[in-house]
Amino acid sequence: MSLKHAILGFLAVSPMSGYDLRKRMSESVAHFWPADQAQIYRTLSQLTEEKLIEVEVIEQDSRPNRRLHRILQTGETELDRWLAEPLAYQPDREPFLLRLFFVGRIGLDQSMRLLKERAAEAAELAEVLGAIRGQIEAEVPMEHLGLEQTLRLATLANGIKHAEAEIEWIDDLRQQLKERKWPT
Amino acid sequence: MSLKHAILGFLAVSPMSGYDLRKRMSESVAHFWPADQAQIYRTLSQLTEEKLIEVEVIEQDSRPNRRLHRILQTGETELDRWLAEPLAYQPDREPFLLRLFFVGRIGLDQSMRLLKERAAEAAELAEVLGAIRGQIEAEVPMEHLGLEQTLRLATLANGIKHAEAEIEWIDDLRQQLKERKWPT
DNA sequence: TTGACATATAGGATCTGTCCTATACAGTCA
DNA sequence: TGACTGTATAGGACAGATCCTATATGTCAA
Repeated sequence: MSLKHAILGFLAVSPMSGYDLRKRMSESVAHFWPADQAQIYRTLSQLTEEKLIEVEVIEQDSRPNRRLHRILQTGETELDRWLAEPLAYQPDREPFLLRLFFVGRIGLDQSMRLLKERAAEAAELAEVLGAIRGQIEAEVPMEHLGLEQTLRLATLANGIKHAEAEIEWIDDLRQQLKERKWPT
Repeated sequence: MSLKHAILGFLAVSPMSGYDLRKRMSESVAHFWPADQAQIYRTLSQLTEEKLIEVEVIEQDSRPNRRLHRILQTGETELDRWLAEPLAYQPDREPFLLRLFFVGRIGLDQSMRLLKERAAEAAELAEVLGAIRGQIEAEVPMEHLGLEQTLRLATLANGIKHAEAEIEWIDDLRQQLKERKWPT
């Protein structure tokens, strides 16, 4: 479970409510770590039970009370332990590749369509991530970024790089498919 | 649940036992769709209940009976429906990026180490996949491949492409980190 | 004024998948 | 002889995540 550590990581930057956390995550790590709202709250409860974080209840009249979560020393220790721990490589599930593996059975046209759609999605993703990166770079000049900011920005670059790789791979493949004629 | 469809896809090629299936999958789609043995058997039972596949029990003396699973018309229909269905893009979880996002807090050296290890893993993956591709290409000349074989080979190429992209991205990032001096 | 959106939390059901274990025997290698 | 690998299946416990729902109210725009 890495959501646990993601949360510790965010709370190490500043104390937050579950709501804040959700927003922050969807703005920064959502493209490689989508987080379910219910899961965030559940994990916060769990972390509190494990005494890795603590909660300060801030009374509010008009809304449910704000529960401000703050990381404890034990939590920081656990976070740092996790960061230094060896990371086992595990392949992730790619529904698209699974489909590509079998899509030949419904014909060349459908296969081409699948590839085209995928390329369009990758292009859109690259654009969205590129826009975010552009915005950040415009706001803060690269030379002023600290190590942490640089690495965070790098996760964006990673997404862009892979999106571009996907597009190139699709272009090659489509070219290859076009150049040949198969018996339908 | 795509394991269901992966299984239908394999059974559409030829009838198999759970054991065969497991072997086939680990030889072909494991790098983008790892499958747990227990899960395969459970899914086979489920597919049988749903009348998408049928089972023929082949008696064996020395071993548990072989349960040969065969796809039914309904199963092929479902498979083709799934293949043609629009594929929603969903980001997959990347534990490595999550770690990179936070690793700055334990220092430059540890961050570099994480990147180095990742690059080594990507290089190894590229090599393994490349070897498999090389072997296939040596056995069957490209010109003789049908559409389905070409697409299957393309899933390998996809893995290689992304591994290479990962390596390039890491090289860039490490260069960037080296050129700057941060206050530790 | 009606509906959408933001703030804020949380329970229930369910789904997928992982890990561990158990069973059973044949062949092979040291 | 004993340990390991291959063939073959399957149950139990559990983790992690998703989906849906419920609650409550303020603000802002159409």
